[in-house]
Amino acid sequence: MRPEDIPVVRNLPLFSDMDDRRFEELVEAALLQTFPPQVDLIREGDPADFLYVLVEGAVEMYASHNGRETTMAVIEPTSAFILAAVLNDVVCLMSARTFLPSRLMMIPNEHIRRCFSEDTTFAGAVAAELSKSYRQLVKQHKEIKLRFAGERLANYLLRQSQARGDPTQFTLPAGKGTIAALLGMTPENLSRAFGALSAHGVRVRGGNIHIDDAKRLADFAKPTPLIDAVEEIYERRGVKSIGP
Amino acid sequence: MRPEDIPVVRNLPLFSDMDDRRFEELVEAALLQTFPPQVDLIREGDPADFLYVLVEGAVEMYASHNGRETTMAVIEPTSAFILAAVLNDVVCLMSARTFLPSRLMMIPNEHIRRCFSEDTTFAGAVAAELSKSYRQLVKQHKEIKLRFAGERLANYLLRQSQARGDPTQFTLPAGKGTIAALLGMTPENLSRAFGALSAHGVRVRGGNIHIDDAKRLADFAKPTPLIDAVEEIYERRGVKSIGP
DNA sequence: ATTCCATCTTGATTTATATCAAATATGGGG
DNA sequence: CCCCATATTTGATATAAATCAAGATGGAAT
Repeated sequence: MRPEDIPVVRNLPLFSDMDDRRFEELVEAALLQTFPPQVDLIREGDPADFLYVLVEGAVEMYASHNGRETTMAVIEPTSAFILAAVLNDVVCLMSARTFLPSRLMMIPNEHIRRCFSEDTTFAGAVAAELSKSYRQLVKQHKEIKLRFAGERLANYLLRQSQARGDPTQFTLPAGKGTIAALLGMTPENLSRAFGALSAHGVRVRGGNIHIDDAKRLADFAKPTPLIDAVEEIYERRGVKSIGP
Repeated sequence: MRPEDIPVVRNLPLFSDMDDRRFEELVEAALLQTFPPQVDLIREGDPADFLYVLVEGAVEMYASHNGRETTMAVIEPTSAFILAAVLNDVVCLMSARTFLPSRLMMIPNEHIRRCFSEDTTFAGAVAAELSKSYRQLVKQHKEIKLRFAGERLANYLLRQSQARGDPTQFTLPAGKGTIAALLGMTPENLSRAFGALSAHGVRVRGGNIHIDDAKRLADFAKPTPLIDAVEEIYERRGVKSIGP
């Protein structure tokens, strides 16, 4: 395991408040593995044997049913996934595969669950992480039910341009096929949607997106914080005392 | 506040392991209110001032954007809602309205958050509840992305027939317009989808559904536990000790 | 460079679903 | 019990999106 990876994982909100001893134990028990692209890490329906932490690379969460397949999320460093399944010790609802060469820390199920039941601080951090993920997913669900494909793309581009440094320029975090599935459309449709957005100042070359004028794009996209805001992790602070 | 309501709330997994003193305090601080149908309890974007527990009646969670509106969930007794928003002390992502005369316990934000930070047991129960809700929503999201409208309805009927006592007969928990929005379709389309399901042994009279043969319907619906299983709440037990 | 393969694009068409417009039920007050 | 308002159904049509079928593009390996 690369020693320089440890502090990065340590600094995740999930682990940052945990005491050193306990974190050491987790690291001790964990595997650090490197995978090439296109490796299946998890298959939906399998038991959640590990909590995964993506340290480097990129992972796609996806789901299949009846011959159809869709992307549920694109995960980038540094973040944990399948926490809910691990915690409840149940089967995964989503599959996961690398789509870049990736380095992952894999912490065995029992260790996570033991920490959760023994360590108050960790339990709190878990709740914070879960509520973040939950609200993230509420937004995704609202988006797919309330917006058309073209609007979803436009807002996705605005969110990405915010999340990455430069608001005028960025690179898609995955291939267009994956992005299409993430946004609930076919690749053909994504292509056409990009075409339509050129009328709103979006220029595409390969995976590179240029936005002439975010305001103009927003006029079309109509973003709202109730769908598009990034969920901040809840910092567990004291609550002001109640009553007189 | 009706004294007979208290034990019901007490028995929710969220509160059942909490110690008596603390629960008393929550009850003390809580409001118990009765509302007629069609009352807006929460508007998305508003701060989450209370954790709501539905004791009797029925509540619709919904979301609006750009003149469109959709149903996110139909809540029945006894269950809590907007936990994630309360915990993080942020705005609600969904609106809520009664659609039956309803009795609700409303526990002030600060009390919930104080319990969460002071009471390990409660923090654990919160995490369990959140992971349940999260996985529930993952399933909803998979369903809408991977199934057609008719399949969604068929599987919804199968789930309902399981959840309610009689597998051959049950009543819809809400009007068809609401069910349609919940399943991501228009009322017109729901009507036609019901029509199509008559070929698979589904008989409808008003809100009353009769399923001739669940197996036959399942042949069409192709249910899978990875979308259709009901999430059980995680019972927080000890984890077997690790290593030699 | 050139080939090969995968990805992406474009156009034609089909399918799923929404919308519009009536007609028909349904159910709760008067 | 009747009437009204609302919900649901049905039919006709429009729109969004998927599918099918070629092409074009762009890398990576040779």
